[in-house]
Amino acid sequence: MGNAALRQLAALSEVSFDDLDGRVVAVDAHNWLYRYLTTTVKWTRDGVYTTSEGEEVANLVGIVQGLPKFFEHDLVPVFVFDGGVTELKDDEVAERREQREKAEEMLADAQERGDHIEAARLEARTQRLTSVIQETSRELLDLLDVPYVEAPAEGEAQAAYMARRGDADYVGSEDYDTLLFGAPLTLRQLTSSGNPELMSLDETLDEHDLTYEQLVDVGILCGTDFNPGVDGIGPKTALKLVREHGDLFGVLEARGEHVEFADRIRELFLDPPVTDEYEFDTDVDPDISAARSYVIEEWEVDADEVERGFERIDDALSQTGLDRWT
DNA sequence: AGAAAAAC
DNA sequence: GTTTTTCTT
Repeated sequence: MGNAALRQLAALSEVSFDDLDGRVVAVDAHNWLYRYLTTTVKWTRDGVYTTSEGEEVANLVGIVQGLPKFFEHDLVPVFVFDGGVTELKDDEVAERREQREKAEEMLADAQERGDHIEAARLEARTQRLTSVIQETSRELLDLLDVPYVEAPAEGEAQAAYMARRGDADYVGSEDYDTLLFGAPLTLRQLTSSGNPELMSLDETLDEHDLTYEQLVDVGILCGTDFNPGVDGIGPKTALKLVREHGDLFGVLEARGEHVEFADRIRELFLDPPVTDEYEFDTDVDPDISAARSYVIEEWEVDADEVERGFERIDDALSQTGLDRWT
């Protein structure tokens, strides 16, 4: 994907979980789930998360293992689910389908050869968010009283919108294009073991002396999820050109280049489909035993795989309960 | 996704 | 020095 270039421009700093106490983070659900899905599928045998009817619900394992981190640090997540796919993203969807097909071929090859390690690796890549995964994820979040919001289109755009309105303190995503969606503060690496990384829009703009609109133009020149970017233009050159010519169209004119649907891509970042038809309660009160039986009994997930996660959530809860009285 | 190497 | 490709996990 193209937006690795943004990483070189983004203003990043490390932050401690202690500083996030009581904060609200609008998490890009697809991004977050996908991370746990791939690791779960990669490291555990499939019997653990496959029902007797062959339904794969590795997402439930991922959620139970991933949520304790939020509870333990008193960081309230609001998961934001994607709505319909944007028309422009069709190219990317097609590309992913191609990649998936290729991966499936290689998987079949590996299985034929009896190469189980390679097969397991490839299987992670072919994983996708099925409708069962979409539904069971929401149901488990309901039981755990963890809030979530449905985005009309891009989850990232909706999350950024909520952060701009002040309904969330941060956006949670690994993707750098939350900057282009105007997220003031983004938390990265919420899934990994170390400290989170904070990405600041204002600092990024200050650092390079750009307006927000100009940053979007720089992004489009380097390439985004919605366009391939201009050949031979990376972050440094894009920055220089936009400063020189003011905006994307100035650059394109001066260079005699074209970016297909440039104005629509711009709109997608500057004014994406979002909704303010949402509400959520940050006072989270999970029904752990109901969640446990949902995962273990209803969806036949191995107890060993999730017991630890439920315990951690339980512990974190009684811990904060004590805090309130001391 | 990130690092390193190659190409420009 | 910057961008693109390739390798590795």
